[in-house]
Amino acid sequence: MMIHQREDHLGLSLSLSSPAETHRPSSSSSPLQLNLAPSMTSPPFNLFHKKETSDGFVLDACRVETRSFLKGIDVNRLPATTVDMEEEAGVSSPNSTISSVSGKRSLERSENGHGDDLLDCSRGLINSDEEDGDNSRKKLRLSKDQSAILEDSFKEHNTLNPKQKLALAKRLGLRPRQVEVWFQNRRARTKLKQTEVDCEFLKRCCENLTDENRRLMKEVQELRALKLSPQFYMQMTPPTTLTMCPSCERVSAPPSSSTGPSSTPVEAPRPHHSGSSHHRVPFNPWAIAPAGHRSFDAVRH
DNA sequence: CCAATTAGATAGCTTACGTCA
DNA sequence: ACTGACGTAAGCTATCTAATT
Repeated sequence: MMIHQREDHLGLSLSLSSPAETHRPSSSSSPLQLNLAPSMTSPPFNLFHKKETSDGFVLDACRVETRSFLKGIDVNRLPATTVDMEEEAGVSSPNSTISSVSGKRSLERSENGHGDDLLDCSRGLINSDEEDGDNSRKKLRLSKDQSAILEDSFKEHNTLNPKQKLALAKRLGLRPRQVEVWFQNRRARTKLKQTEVDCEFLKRCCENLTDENRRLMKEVQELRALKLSPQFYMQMTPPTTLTMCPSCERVSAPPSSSTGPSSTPVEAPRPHHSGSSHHRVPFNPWAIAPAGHRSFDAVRH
């Protein structure tokens, strides 16, 4: 019964694509398919984007629901008279009534929906604990409704002005300070999640670049080996079979050449000049002086 | 308000133990 | 008496998150 997944908690998904693939987002075969939609629609490192899917919120609410709040029992609800009396209590969480139930999973696990009585029992005990003046920090759990309302509010604006804070606190039956803290923590969670997403994105980018670099290095190595290989000279078509147009400097094989290395001309034998309008001069692709740039370019084409 | 941290709550897993066929 | 399947409870760990500093 694993309801939540850490990755989905904030409703963020990853969508990565290499630069070469950005023009075809529909490609599903790419190994780099993370769905980074939220951050990609905003500046790359905008940590406080608000574009979150509702899934995360639903999950969150479900988890809260399955964890501790059963059958609509709102253990955090303040008595009406204590709302807005923010600073009076010395206890950090006067609303909490289910603390110290931890470790007693028998109450929660075996019930399968029939354990409310037991929970209520334990709550009664805990309430009496609180009345003992226990100073230990108690922690409330927000109810499903409270969480949903807070999430909705966060979706609209991830910060609160004092007026909004008060209104929300009143609506939720929480102290304004609790609402404030919730928003702070919520922002922190969003930021953390976005950081994770960004980190993953950069990691993938780095991997891509490393692969690309490795590939290019290998290619360079092969080309160098090719250039230095005497055998290659032997297999090469005699330089005289390659011709270059002096005007456009394009190289092509004579029309008669057929197979073998010479059949793969340095440049595709596409007609660049009409018939005999250009002169052909012998061309040795390996005798290019300045760094052989031309030959590399030619080979590549 | 943010960042870092603390600590309570809870889910999942493992293990030991008892019961029963 | 022994064995394997099954259920239960307790301990432990990881994670989430309210609250504090």
